[in-house]
Amino acid sequence: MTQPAQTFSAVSGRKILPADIEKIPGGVKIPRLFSLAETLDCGQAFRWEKVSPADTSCAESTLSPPTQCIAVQQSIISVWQGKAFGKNLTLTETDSSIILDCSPEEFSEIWLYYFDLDADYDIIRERLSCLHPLLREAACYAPGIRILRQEPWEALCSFIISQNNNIPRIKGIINRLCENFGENGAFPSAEILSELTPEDLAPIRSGFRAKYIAAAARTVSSDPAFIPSLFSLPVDEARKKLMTIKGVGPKVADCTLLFGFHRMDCFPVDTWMKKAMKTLLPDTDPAVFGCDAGIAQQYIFHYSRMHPELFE
DNA sequence: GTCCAGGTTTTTA
DNA sequence: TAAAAACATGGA
Repeated sequence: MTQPAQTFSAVSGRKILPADIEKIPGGVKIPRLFSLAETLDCGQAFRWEKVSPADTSCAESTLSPPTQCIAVQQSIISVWQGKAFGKNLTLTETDSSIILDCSPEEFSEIWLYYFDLDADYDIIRERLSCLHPLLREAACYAPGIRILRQEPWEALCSFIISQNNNIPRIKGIINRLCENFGENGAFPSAEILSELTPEDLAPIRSGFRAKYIAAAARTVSSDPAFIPSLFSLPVDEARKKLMTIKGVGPKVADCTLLFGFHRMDCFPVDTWMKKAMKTLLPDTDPAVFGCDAGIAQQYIFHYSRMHPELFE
């Protein structure tokens, strides 16, 4: 499988260092330690949007100050916008750097952890590459993926919505959920949603999943220890606890634990992963991935989605 | 009109 | 117990 020639330097997934964090007018600049497209559009999060036009050189006036600042010096690969933990963020990726329009304090307190920049993915990728040739292929195909540390309730609710659904529609439902019920477009809390009936949720057009959203909101909001316990319980017990919620099965539970609790030993198996394991990694027990299972899953999932012809 | 989508629950044999 | 069917919605 050959990749198109790339004009920019290869992304490094290494761990961030204090010296990497550079304050620039209107934001923070770091080396290109991940890929925005690979990380934000690989199916783990649903509220990030690519906003840059195809030809950024024609639209500099519409870009944010830190982006304008670097636009003249380097070619922009892509610009993305989104929010988490109640903060808006615009990210600009160039051939050598990523610029975030936030203060150094906000970067260190929120985004450094959200983007998992204190983990060394180069080492993880090397470990996984030794296990299976296909895993090496998949990991090298999208070396810029990182597993986000999303908010637990948002992850749970998002993956309840994801069941038997397609990604564009999942994004639409979540956007309508935030617009209709979130404060200033934030993801609505479990407390807010626990007051709603499935009928109240009709505007988001989530179909049969509305009753599951309401059930999950009631469970989470009625027990203040429910979410915190899932960070520390043994993973099997955490999975079981999530599955006590109606509408949460093994796949939604594993996605919630991986993307909302950073439980990296989880290996969510959906329709793509069933096909991929059968066709590309036969006779491979995901248990061999150990504490790298979560990122292994994401490499395989993304690689499979980008190569549907492998399953025809 | 039919099929399918990052599944789970309910029904049926 | 295991295999179907049902579940809402909307794009292909």
